[in-house]
Amino acid sequence: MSVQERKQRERAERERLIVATARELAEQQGWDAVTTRRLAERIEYSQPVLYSHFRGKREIIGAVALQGATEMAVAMRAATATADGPRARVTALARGYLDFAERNPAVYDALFQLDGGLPYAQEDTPEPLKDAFAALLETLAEVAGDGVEPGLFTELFWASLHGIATLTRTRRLPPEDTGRRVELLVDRLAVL
Amino acid sequence: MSVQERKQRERAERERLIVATARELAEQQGWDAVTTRRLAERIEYSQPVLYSHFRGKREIIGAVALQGATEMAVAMRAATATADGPRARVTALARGYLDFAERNPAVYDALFQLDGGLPYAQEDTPEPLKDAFAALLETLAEVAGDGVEPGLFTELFWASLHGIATLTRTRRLPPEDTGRRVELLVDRLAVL
DNA sequence: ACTCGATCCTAGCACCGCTAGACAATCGAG
DNA sequence: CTCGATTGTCTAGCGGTGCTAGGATCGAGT
Repeated sequence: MSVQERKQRERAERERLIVATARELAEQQGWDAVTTRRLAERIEYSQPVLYSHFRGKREIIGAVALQGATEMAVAMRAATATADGPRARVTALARGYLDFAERNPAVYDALFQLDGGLPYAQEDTPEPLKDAFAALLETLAEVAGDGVEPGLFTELFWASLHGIATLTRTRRLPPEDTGRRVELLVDRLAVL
Repeated sequence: MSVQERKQRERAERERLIVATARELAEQQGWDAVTTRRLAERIEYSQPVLYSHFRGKREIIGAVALQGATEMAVAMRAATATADGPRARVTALARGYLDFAERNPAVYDALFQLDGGLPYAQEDTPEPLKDAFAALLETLAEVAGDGVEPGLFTELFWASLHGIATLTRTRRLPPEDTGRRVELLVDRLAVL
């Protein structure tokens, strides 16, 4: 049994290596540079090995997305933890979200831009994704306003942040005004 | 001279054919299906002909985007034209925007999701793009609120719509609540 | 009528995601 | 301890991608 266990451990280790390497490569040179060949070379195995762990490139993106969702939830909870009062919390949340998106563009893409084959907004949505949404909801629920479903409010707030994040990164919005946009967003959307 | 003029006319005609065909193909089967080979086959020329009109695939996407921007501006102005009062106008604008995005996903992608090599939010931004933004601004300026730059407000409103449009289409937001999200967005963002 | 430049196509490059099939290493049964 | 079966990995290759070099063809101007 011990031999099999060791092999399983090594296999799991290699899978982590694949995901970490894919993420690293994507963060360094963009997802376009993450080809199965390059990835295989970096982990020092042949291409088919990738396919013994994942069905294809899409699933690798999905794995990076799940990892990123967990981290994003942590980042957002950390951002709001020290803030005093609803308004400060919401502002910190928004800044934390955009900060994460800016600092981890490849992970953000895996999560919200690319197709990682993951189901969103369903019962069978993976726990990390649900939890990241929950992290948003925890802070936003208290400013949703009377008679407004916290879930719906959170979706809208999230969509706005997503729009800012993506349009800014693709240079469709000038980056220098992001701070003022966030202020305005919080001022208007949140009921304080 | 007349011969050269005819040739120029035919060349321009062929360029329109390329753009129209690319758009059609993208709208039917997605941008991934728009390969230079397939496109060349559909217009009944060889691949290199495409490169005598455009530097590459990116520029073709850009051409579709410009065409789409003009249409989008028209669609938004049409949507707001018949609405009475600021609130109705803003709601109609938001609905018109999301409608256009849903009905022309490939064009929308060319405009706001893919890289068409176009400069946005700069002095040398192509006129159709500026005009599409202007169409948004025309309606939104009157509800920006006191002391808030109309441009900044428009950017934020646009980003929110963009987030809703993209997250909904990639099934990260359930589509059935779009109407309520738009209502909430207008209620909160616009100063009526 | 002939030259010469513009126009277009064939063929091919390097790369992509993905997989079949050969091969080696390891395991379990006799 | 041997030997067949299983597992794991690799090489090689398929059909596709965006893009381009170089040769053939055609037609306009002399």
